[in-house]
Amino acid sequence: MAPYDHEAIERRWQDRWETERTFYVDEATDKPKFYNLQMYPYPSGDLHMGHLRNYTYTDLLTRYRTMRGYATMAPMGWDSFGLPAENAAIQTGVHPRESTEQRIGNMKVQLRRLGAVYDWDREVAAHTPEYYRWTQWLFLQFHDRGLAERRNAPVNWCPKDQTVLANEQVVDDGVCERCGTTVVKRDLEQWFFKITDYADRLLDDLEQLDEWPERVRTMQENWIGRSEGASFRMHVAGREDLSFEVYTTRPDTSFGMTFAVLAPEHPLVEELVTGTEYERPVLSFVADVVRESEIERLSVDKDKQGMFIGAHAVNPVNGREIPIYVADYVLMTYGTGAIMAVPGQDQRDWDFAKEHGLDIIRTVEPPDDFDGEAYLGDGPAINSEFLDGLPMAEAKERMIQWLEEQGIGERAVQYRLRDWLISRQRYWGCPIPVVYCPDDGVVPVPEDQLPVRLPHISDWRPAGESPLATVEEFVDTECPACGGPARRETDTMDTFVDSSWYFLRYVDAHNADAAFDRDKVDHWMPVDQYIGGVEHAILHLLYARFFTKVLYDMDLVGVEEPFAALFTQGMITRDGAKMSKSKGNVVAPDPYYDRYGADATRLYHLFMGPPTDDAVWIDDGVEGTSRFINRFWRVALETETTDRDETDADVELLKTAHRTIRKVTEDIERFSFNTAVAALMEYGNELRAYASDEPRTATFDRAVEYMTLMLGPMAPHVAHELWERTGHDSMLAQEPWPEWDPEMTVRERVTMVIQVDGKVRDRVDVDADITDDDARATALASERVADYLDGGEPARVIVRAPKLVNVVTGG
RNA sequence: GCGGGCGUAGCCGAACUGGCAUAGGCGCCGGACUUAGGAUCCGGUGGGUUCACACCCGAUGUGGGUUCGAAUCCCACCGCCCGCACCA
Repeated sequence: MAPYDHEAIERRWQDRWETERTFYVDEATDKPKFYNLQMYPYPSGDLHMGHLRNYTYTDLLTRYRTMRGYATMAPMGWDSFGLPAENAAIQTGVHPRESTEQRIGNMKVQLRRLGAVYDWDREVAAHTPEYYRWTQWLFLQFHDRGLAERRNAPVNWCPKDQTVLANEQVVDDGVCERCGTTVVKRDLEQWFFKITDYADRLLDDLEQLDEWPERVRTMQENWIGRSEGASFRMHVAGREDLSFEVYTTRPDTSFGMTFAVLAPEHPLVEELVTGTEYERPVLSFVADVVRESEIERLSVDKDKQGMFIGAHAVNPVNGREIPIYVADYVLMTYGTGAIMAVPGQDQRDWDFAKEHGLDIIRTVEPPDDFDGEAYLGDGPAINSEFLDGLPMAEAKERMIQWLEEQGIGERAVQYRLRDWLISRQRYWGCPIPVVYCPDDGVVPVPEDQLPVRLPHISDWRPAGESPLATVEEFVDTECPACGGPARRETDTMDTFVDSSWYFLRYVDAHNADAAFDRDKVDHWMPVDQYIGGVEHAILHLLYARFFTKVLYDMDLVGVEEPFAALFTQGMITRDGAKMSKSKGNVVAPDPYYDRYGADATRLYHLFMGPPTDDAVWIDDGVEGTSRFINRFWRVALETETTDRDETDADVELLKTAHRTIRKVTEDIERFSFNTAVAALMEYGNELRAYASDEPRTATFDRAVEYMTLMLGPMAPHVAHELWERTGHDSMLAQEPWPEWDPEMTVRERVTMVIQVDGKVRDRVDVDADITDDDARATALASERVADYLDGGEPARVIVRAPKLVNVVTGG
């Protein structure tokens, strides 16, 4: 018998799949399509075990769907723009393009060694002009539709390095990751995508995504953060010309308003204090708060700081005059930047009221046993004139109506979601295709001038502005409108823009005339299965959904949701932390490939635990899956087939095979790969037990075939090899995934459990179709039951034929 | 604070609809084959009684409840993880 030489076998099959283009999908087939997508990776260099889990799952599905007769498209590409390559360049002097392309080459080799197969004809890389040309084109489409907008916004600024920092570069307590200086906010003109225009649709359509994890949908829901209430205008007492708008989710509590609070950045603050005795202290306070880092400012534990600004506002519901404060706990970026404060029903207002000796009026009756401070629960309205006695929801409705009738305010909706700031003051990204002209202002680059190429530079050290700003031949250009001298935009786009549409490029990866062809999009979209890490549950998935909706509105794609089904796999941890290069706890796959082979390594990734859960890497785990493969190799090849008559053992073996096929198929369909592998191991044990005491028959050969096929998606090299060695043609011809025969999965005899008072006292072998009466009689006939009854009559007998009978003594 | 999840052997885990708890694997122990084994194979692996067959008992974070019957459902508590977090 040939020994199992995993190294030679794996190399041979990897060569064949590539040269025969086995998994390059044929579009001109009448097979149903299956778009199997994994989140395209950032080319970080070497793959480690933490990455392999994802690739193993995706590859399993590619192969499984192919075996099930689908035209399966499994593309691969690279999220190849981004900060790490640029930071490495700053340190090593190697150009990001060079290091990135080298890493891509490296990762392709490693994917191949895992036996992961893709349709490489569709490969895309975000940093290539062929790709980012269309990223730029999409930017222009967004711009045309008013969805890309230039606004002033604060950026993270390191005063020491004189540079803008990305959020990821602001670490711990708001300090620069390089020099440790406290980061400050600085205003810059920057580009935004108006994702908030789509907030409602992004929220509402989550409901359709019933093949997404509940958890991810909830996270997106919270992130969008829709809240409903009312907004109304409040006048400054004695100043008919001055007023401000407030937003509240609890208009029903308006009679409990005892003060109002403006955000420090609120324009009215300066206006109200100018020329008064409050001017100096208030403006000094405001300056202090604004200088604080965002992290400090938004810290919940911090005491609320604020002060009276010397003016009063009129509560429109009862005409009462209340003091106006400025305080750090009110944010200019949410709602209107001003609130009505109702300490009786809001804990933050309560804390502030206590601190400053302000009145507290309850407008909802708390329950008798309530001993907290602000009461947020439901209850009858009190101290609220026409609302008194109404429960919260009704009072809220009534007050909104009243505000609208009086023309004071209106129903209002607010979102936590903010517009997407896409400008990055960085080199290694997609240039924003815009020109600034002294005469024509902001001028988009015409489509026929795309791509705006990223110039090759050799000095990308940050120097107070985007590195591109130092490249004169890039910056100095002509205005596309008037032909006069103009300057190019020197910021690049957030890499999340690149990844918001790559799955559309895959369907038509080499189109030089369009981002993608509508017919091809219609053919392949939506993605049937998307697989990736849960760390992308919010941003990437939300942005990709947003893009798809915009493109749908532009009639460029025919679906509103890009990903029909989503699977998020857990992380691999080691020493209590996520496996990652920066944590220094990575395990390289190569020694495992060398010693056990890719198949055993893959099987262990599938087996180590529920795919959604985090899993601890255990070095010895691969031992088990390696033994399993070795044993099956021997069982499959070791003996000659005889033409002995079939026996009961053969029938039983075949039935076990069919039950295993059912279990493995169902487990794969529900992403329970660990139990699918366990079922195969169990089945392997059965095969060995059989082979050790029976000469093999045609039935046994069939049983081996089933195992080989089921291993096809999981341990593909050894499966293909055995398939060939046992005298078959290509494993992927036709639709080779085995079907189970329902009749063969039926058990004729089963073990019936007999309990006395809920404890198992006996087990009997019975016909699977035993009647309740017979089951009851069988149980009562048991000697063991008789012992426990001790001559008495059972009080009750519960029969669940054929599995169980429970005899209740009642004693 | 709000939202979501989890807790089963020495370890990873299985148990789908309330019905034999602990499948499968790792590790460990013993044995076989061997010059040798970190290869392979066989057996064992909660506790107790027993030469053995077998029998008994305990156990799913803790306490209570529902039920003939609970890892599973309900209540309270303890512990851990994830997301959001002064969002009005």
